[in-house]
Amino acid sequence: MPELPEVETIVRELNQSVTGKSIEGFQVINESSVLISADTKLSELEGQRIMSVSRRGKFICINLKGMKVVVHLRMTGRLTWEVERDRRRYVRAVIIFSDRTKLYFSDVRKFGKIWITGKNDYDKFTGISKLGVEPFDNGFSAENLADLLKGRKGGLKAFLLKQDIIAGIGNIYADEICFDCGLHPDLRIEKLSGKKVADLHKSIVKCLSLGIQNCGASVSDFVGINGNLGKQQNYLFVYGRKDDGCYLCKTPISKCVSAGRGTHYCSKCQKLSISMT
DNA sequence: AGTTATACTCGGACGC
DNA sequence: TGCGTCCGAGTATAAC
Repeated sequence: MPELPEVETIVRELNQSVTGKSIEGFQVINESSVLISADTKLSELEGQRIMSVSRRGKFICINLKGMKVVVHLRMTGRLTWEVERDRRRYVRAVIIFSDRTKLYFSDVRKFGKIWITGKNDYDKFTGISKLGVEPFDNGFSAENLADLLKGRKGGLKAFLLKQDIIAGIGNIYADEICFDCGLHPDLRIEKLSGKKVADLHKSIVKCLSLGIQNCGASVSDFVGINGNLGKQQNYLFVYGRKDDGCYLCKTPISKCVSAGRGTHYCSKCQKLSISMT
């Protein structure tokens, strides 16, 4: 499941290989996978040169002059230069470049989306305007996190997954962040002390940074644009490790449902209550 | 207003 | 072999 580190990996790869190319055509294979805003047309993509590729939360933004192509991979989406034979039937759209190379958008579940937008209304049309703070923005400090938590209630994992508060965290990294700061996913956020908020902030930045350093976690469908696997799946402490021993205390990792999602945690290392120390 | 629950997208995996 | 049911990430919407 592509989350911030996986999307960042793809964006970096795209920036290296796709910037400067010109679009010759855009092929829609599955109608529901491609959304075109009212202020533009598919044909306006023709001849457009790619200025840069950027990321906002889990969105990939291919920046053109006066237009943007925005991609969200959701669960099973991929953006790749080539598609293996048994995946070809899941190709939903193709960007064709003037140098004859093609970038394929494939997606088994059809949850992923590509938005073709004018520059002015792209953030509303895609939903990017509703996103919260970027974890790697200078503005995202422990104090900032404390402000975001202020007045809110609910479970910690549910909070971490809210894209309109902090953008980019998904199921894998939410579990890893909770483990890293020793907090239970169902811990009520209104009980977090100042020190624990600082710990949580540190864990968010640390876990996402590690994911980026290791080029993402290839746990289900994620691959880079050349089909390369990430490495972060080899360094996960709890996600996908149900019944395996905790690396810190050897207790079997538990699995429950938190915030409606399959959730992994160590019942010994992650506390549901906070001691006053 | 903010939180929680449910529905929705879709096709693969699983069980009978 | 076939069919029905469940599952999942993220989001939208409804309900509380």
